[in-house]
Amino acid sequence: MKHDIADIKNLLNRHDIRPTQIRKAIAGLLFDGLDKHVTVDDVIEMARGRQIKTSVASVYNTLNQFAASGLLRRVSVEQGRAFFDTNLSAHHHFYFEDEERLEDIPVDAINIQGLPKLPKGRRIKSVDVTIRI
Amino acid sequence: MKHDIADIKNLLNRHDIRPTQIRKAIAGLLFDGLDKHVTVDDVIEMARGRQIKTSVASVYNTLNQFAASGLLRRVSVEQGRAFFDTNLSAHHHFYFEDEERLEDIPVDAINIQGLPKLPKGRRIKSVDVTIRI
DNA sequence: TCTCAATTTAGAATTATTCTAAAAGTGATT
DNA sequence: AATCACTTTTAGAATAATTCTAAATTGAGA
Ligand SMILES: [Mn+2]
Ligand SMILES: [Mn+2]
Ligand SMILES: [Zn+2]
Ligand SMILES: [Zn+2]
Repeated sequence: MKHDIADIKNLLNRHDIRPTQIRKAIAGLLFDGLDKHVTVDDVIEMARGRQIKTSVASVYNTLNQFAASGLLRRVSVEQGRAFFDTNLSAHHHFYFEDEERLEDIPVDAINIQGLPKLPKGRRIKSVDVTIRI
Repeated sequence: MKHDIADIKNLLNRHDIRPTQIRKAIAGLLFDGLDKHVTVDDVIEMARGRQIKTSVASVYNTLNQFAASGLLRRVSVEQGRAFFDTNLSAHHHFYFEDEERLEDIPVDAINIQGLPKLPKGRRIKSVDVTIRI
């Protein structure tokens, strides 16, 4: 639980993100120690709920910056909306299709024994296992 | 290679899809025996290239119908566009991020040893492994 | 406090997709 | 072949997620 403002500022500084108002506010919503999978709309609603005044464009800007800086992981599990994942450690996902919701699967709950040889000149950026249920 | 028109009509009939003009035309483009991952735009371009006159809406309709009938598998690997996969057998994917392109990985090239226990009342719809490279 | 680049914002623009409703096609029946 | 009921196709409008633009605001350092 990194709840205090000092920790949030520190987190942003460590990632070379200037700790501005809405960045601190959104970081405070997201990085409370609990793993989350949020959409842009989720964040807008969370911000409204806590009287944080911001704009749609700023939420997009901020989530995209956080993802680019490695504070969030973007998860593409369906064509429409993007999910942003606060859990940065290696893990996999259940996707509840009817609820349009992700849930983490610990990395050691799935044992991948062998990986295929890669095309020439390529390196693995990620190995994502999605179990649709 | 199921190239002749009789086979295409047969395929559509077996899946309870009326073999109309554009359905036969699009099926002819897609089901030539080679595995493909196509976007709607790909199909529109392919159709243009073979002088098949159709509309954007019809390509969407047809690909969605084919996917609903089990003739195609929809693959969601990034937020923007959907891919439609003509390979219906169990397999996984390399995703070439810079080229925005999918490539099949044979199912037995990845050995998944254990799966986590499912949430109550849920059944697995699919297990998708995507290796981003 | 002043300055100026970075940030935030409202609204326009873009992109993928779906919807609407009218025209065209299909298959069965006379 | 003509009719009929229904399905499909289509152009264009509508929707939804996201990005862009350009102007206003902020804030870190001088
Ligand atoms: Mn939501
Ligand atoms: Mn393409
Ligand atoms: Zn996760
Ligand atoms: Zn495939």
